[in-house]
Amino acid sequence: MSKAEKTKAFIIEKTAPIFNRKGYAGTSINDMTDATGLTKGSIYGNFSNKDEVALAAFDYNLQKISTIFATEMSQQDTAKGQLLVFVHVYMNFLSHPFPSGGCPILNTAVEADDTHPELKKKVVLGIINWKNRITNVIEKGIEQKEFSSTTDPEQIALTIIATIEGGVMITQATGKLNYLKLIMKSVEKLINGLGIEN
Amino acid sequence: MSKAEKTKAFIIEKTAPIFNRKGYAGTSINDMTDATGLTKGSIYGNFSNKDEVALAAFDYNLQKISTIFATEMSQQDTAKGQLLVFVHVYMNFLSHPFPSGGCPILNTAVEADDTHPELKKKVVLGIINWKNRITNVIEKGIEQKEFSSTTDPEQIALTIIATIEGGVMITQATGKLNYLKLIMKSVEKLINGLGIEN
DNA sequence: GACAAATAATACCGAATGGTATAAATTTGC
DNA sequence: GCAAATTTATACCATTCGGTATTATTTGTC
Repeated sequence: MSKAEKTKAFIIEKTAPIFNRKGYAGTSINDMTDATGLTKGSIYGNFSNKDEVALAAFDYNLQKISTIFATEMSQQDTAKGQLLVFVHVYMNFLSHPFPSGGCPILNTAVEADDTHPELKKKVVLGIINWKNRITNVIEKGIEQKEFSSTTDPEQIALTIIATIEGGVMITQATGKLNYLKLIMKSVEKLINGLGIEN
Repeated sequence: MSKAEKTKAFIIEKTAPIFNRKGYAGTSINDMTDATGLTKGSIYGNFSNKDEVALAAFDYNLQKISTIFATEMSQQDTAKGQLLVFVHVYMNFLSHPFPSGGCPILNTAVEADDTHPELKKKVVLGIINWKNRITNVIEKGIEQKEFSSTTDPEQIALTIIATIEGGVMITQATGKLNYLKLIMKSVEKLINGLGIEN
């Protein structure tokens, strides 16, 4: 890894939490120099503009949570177990290396949908990928008679994501961790209700 | 209503959609003069700073959706009917006078939680009030034997809000109205599952 | 260790930001 | 209808914004 590549990675690593917390419009070049200790010239030597940093920072934040879920899910062998990973991770997400500022998909979706087409594109991709991954797990569960065949995989996948994201928003705003726990209990019940016996 | 009061209301009415779409940090005084056709002097003659307009705009946006739900819920006499109002309103929210840019609670919560304490306070109040209103409906439903006594009112209330807000976020980002419909179907099922027969 | 190439720091740019003092125009009460 | 008070427009302020050209420093290579 060359010096430039290291610096580039360093800039992303240091600014990603700020973009996630303060948003794209709310983060200034000054914030970036403060966070990195570097000067404007050095940042613009590695990125052509603020947009490029913001996009890279989003990728970095998204990857961070994707890795958490991929790791946890790989340790489960049932479809139900894999779905419940989301419940358990968010139930005590403080003990996971979550990006500061909450879910980057949520944060970026809300800001970028009306203002930043490139970021929006990345967010949409993130949502669709997430949805497809859950859908695949559910379809596998149906095939293996773990889940009822009347289950609509896409509907359940979207509902799980929506409930999680809404729960994160509520908890982030109110500061009540218990709210997220209550909400995740409902997701748990939803997942348990997919069983063949229902 | 004096001239100043009228102008003040006019400014709020015209800028509220912009704050909801572009956020607090993303909305400039220039955006406000463009939207109103007024000059800076006239805006600062009626408000002491941008913050004051932003706070008033949030109140305006929140009131707008609160009115929608209050009106629709008053036409229902069962607890279940009142809860289902949320499902039906969001299922075809295009036919309701929703603030442009989506749910102000969602938008403002995500931006303000790390950046704007006053706005954040208003958002939290909005969420808590919403939660309490739903909780009251559910408690009434339990008293009247409409819902099972094993129902946890707060948990269900939080879950309904979370799922709705997450659904709005997903639909707003992806542009797929059908996603929101699928998600609201799940909320409908959740509400129907509260029945005493379960 | 000399030297070219890559990287970082400095100093600056025009434009846009939020905000204000003052002057002009308009309402208001009588 | 007119003066006083309120409301709006103009012109300006310092600061910050994103971005760039230039200079200084550090790298890697031989």
